[in-house]
Amino acid sequence: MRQDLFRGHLETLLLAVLEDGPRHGYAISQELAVRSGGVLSYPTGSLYPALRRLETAGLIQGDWAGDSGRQRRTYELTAAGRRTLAADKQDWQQFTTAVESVLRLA
Amino acid sequence: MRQDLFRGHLETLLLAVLEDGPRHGYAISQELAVRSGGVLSYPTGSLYPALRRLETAGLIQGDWAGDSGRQRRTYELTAAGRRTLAADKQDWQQFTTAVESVLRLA
DNA sequence: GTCTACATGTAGACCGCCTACATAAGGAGA
DNA sequence: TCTCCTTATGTAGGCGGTCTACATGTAGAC
Repeated sequence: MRQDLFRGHLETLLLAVLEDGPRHGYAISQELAVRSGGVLSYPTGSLYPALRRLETAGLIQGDWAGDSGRQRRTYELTAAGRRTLAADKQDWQQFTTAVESVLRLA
Repeated sequence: MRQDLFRGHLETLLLAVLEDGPRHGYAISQELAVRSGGVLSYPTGSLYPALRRLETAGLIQGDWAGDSGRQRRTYELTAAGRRTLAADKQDWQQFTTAVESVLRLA
């Protein structure tokens, strides 16, 4: 399906995956695909910049986990991130309600 | 709420409003606001270019309704527009299902 | 005669995401 | 050990839909 429907929702989705606990980028990407039944898949060129934006915004905190030589940056939600996620979920409800009443699906 | 959530959905919303019958741009805009309970409102700089894109794509057909001196371009769905709208509705269901399973709302 | 609502449109810029590319380590199999 | 796939992260440049700001004109109310 059209991938561009997800525009504007990536950061919310990332926060939601991290709600279950710390994860690194690649794992987040895989979990997005699994949880969505294979519908959601973001290219790395979208994923990693988005994680950096969230970190810069103080919504997640990243840490280089140095397990052997392999580089892995593990992220976890901050308090601000949890608040933003909660607000995003409310926005989502409003959003779908509005669209579905226009589409006559509600 | 964040207006940018609606990115990528404008054209579908426009088709949905026209499903009820022909309308001109300004009326479409108002009906979007009413049907969505005031949540949805697009500036004219978004609305009119979008209508032209839909017309160029053959999904709607426009006609200058010359009622007195006032200029009004009335649009109606084409057969292709109806097909696209139906497909968009299906996409919407998939989209919300995917997002809600990630957000743990489903 | 002025103000608000009606009605449509263009120009330019913004910005989130995509495409394409770049890098490198770990593990499996030949 | 050589190769290949998976794991893992990232940058550069561009696209495109939307927004902001501006521009234009009519109809009706007060």
